[in-house]
Amino acid sequence: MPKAFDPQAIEAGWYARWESDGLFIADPTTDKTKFAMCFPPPNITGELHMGHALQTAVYDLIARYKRMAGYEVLFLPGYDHAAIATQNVIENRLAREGTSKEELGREAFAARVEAWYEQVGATIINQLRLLGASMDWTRLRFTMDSRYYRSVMTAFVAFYERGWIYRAPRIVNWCPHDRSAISDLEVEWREHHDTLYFIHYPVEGGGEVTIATVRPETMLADTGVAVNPDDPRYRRLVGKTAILPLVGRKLPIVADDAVEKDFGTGALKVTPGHDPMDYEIGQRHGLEIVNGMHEDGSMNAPGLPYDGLPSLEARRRVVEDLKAQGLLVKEEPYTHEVGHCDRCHTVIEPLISEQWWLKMEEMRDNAVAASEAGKVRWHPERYERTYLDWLRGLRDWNIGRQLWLGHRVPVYRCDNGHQIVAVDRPDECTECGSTQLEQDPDVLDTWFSAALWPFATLGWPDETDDLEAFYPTDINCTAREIINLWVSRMIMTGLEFMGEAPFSDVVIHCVVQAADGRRMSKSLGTGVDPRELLSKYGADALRAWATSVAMSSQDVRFDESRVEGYRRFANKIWNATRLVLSSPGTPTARPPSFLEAGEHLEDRWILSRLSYATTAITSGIEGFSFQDSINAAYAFAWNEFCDWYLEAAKERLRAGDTAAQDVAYFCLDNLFRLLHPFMPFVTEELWSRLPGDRDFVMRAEWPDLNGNFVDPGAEQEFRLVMSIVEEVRGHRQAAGAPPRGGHLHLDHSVNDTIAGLVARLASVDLVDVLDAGGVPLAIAPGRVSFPAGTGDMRREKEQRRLEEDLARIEAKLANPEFREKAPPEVVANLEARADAARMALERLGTLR
RNA sequence: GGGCGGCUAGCUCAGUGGGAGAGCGCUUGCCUCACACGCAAGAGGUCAUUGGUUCAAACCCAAUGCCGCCCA
Repeated sequence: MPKAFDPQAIEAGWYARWESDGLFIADPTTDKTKFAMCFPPPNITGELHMGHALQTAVYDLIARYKRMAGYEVLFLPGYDHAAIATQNVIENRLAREGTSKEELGREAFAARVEAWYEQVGATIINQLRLLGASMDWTRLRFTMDSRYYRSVMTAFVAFYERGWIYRAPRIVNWCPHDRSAISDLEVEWREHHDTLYFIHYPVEGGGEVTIATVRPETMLADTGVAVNPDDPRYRRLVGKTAILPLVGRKLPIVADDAVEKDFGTGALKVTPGHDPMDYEIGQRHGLEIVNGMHEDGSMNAPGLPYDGLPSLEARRRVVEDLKAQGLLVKEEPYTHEVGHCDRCHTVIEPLISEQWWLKMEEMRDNAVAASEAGKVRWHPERYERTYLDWLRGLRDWNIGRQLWLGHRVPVYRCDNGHQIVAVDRPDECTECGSTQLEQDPDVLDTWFSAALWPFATLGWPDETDDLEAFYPTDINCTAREIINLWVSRMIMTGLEFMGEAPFSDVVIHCVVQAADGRRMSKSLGTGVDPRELLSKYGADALRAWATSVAMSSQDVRFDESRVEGYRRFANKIWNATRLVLSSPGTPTARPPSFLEAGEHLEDRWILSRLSYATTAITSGIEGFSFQDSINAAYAFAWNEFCDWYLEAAKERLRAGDTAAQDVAYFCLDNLFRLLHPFMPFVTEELWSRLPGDRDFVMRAEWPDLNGNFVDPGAEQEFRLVMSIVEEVRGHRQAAGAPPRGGHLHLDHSVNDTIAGLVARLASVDLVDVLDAGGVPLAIAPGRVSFPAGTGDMRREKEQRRLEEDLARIEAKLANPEFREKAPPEVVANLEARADAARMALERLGTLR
């Protein structure tokens, strides 16, 4: 067995063996209880990042744990076409090649997209494998594969037949770069430093009204002026008509509650074609709608010199012309939030556009009710409110996108103007038989297809075995920014089409930030490539770190040294195993329940600790606080098993003592099972090296010791051993004495077992009588001496610490209110501590 | 503008009312036949600030400051 653990040497081999033995494949026909998770499909935009690594580690730990705990587990992988994001990535590539999708045409562009899918899809799958994800690759799904496509079409038609899908013009968030509408959730707000312009609008019959705006160029599409009805400054103007400068259009002056009196001048230019609030005001007062902008973001002002100008250029010209006419009153610096496309970062323009809408009312109400009825549990709980607040304010969903990539809307029109909505493309018009059919050019919002993920992946709308066996699934784990985009929509469609919420538990993991607290992002240069970490530290270390931080209450800054720490941990258990395996003889590796209990204190102690660790690790996973599990496993393995048990039992192991071997192997066997979900590779490797006939730890049973080895007496005695050893070592160090040697005298009240263990672990010789010059121990009646000195420095310090401690405790105990009101066990505990401190001081011979 | 989270050791983070913790880093001593990816011993903290509740507050409440996120 090599001296150091080398992740690279074993990872690929084990993954291949798990896979070839079919360990990832779920069987829908077994009698076992089913447990299913559909992995959130990564966007097919490129490489996986740290967020994916963390998410995968969490999912996979749950999958592996549940398998070991006896469930039939389906862990279904896939990836998402991410229409707008992928189109942007491919378009950027085309731009670098000096071409564009328009130049290529739809067909050639589609071919590029196909090639991209193949290449990036393979990359994603490969990276998930490197992480050790135990996914059922036989069920791999892609949102654009033909079966999934059909599910999406079926859902569209079903909604349409319910009368929930309609087409209507509305103000939408328009991305001039993508030339598509996007949803509110895809708009990213950023602070802009702009100018607030104050402009005179002349009023018919004399006078003027001054409005304030940061977008003067949009005045070309103004169709009214609005003031607050309670604003005395403007009361006399209501009902009159203003004249739009530069254009000459007549603008009714209306009174509307929506106008803020305190903003600007209190008079608002109303541009119903370019602002959602103005649109509402326009609707209420019957104002005309002028669409002032083309789809590319340039101005639409027929007959005017600004027509076709980009908006910033138009703004410059408009401001210039207003100045020339003396209508520009003043300019002020102004800071406000401006929406950008979260994919291409272009400034979003509100635009009147005809779009496909999905009515959300009924689905929204059902989703709220399901959550309130506890059908979906959130971890941490507070995220339920995030979800409910968003749902309650939910309006109809714009499901159409004007992209070249995605699921085409299944709506066809014949040359006689009839409209057909069908899952499969019809050959002829159902009304007039015409064969001249044209499909609607829009595609569906990516989240429309993603919303169907938990059942479309299982075969819906077909009634498949998988759907029957594995729906509803159990857990969905994601980052909080996805709650509204995806989780809520899955819940809504799941309830609608399947009659049940798609999962019972939603787990929200934290976000990994760069070490300096900034967002991890490739463009900022702050990203960390998980593959680099995999090659430096191994998948187990990366996973252990990821699971240890995943449920942090706030986002975590990436700290590479912690990943490195888990690599050391892997090396530590590797070497512990090496030590135990070097024990001579033919180990029986039988469970130590057959041991004559009590023969060896260290055996009883470590089994008791193992029992506690097992409970802690299990309840950590069950309670979604994975850091508790990994911490418990780490502390048991390193600080108890390696640091104390192996040191105490080393000589017995070297001598081939079968009881020690049984205990050591039992601890390792259980430890590897308990750690397997967190560190699958190293545990599989080490487990396979243990004696006995072994299959895979991956399908070993999850440990449940039922508290069988819990032994408070052994714990107490061994704790005393550790304390005395630590005190002796402390004195040794303070005395500057060599690492071994020295004399220890312990009073006869300390039993021989304890004394023997202490002598061995502290490397001192027990003596019946100690020559002068020794120092008394505080923790037990005894004295220790070293050839090189006495360690009195330490004794003084220890004394000071005890005295301070005792003084603090006595002060509390002296308070009659404390004795009266505090629970008796708290009082008793403090009294015991005071006694212990007094006794220790007495042993030091310094009790005052 | 509304909401949420955070502020604990030099760094990254645990800690849900009664003895301040881990990993890394730092200091000192050790290549002790599992491991120097190691062993041992240490140093290091008015738990953001102020006020309140309580016999008792890192923890509960209120306010303030700073950092971050979500939504409008």
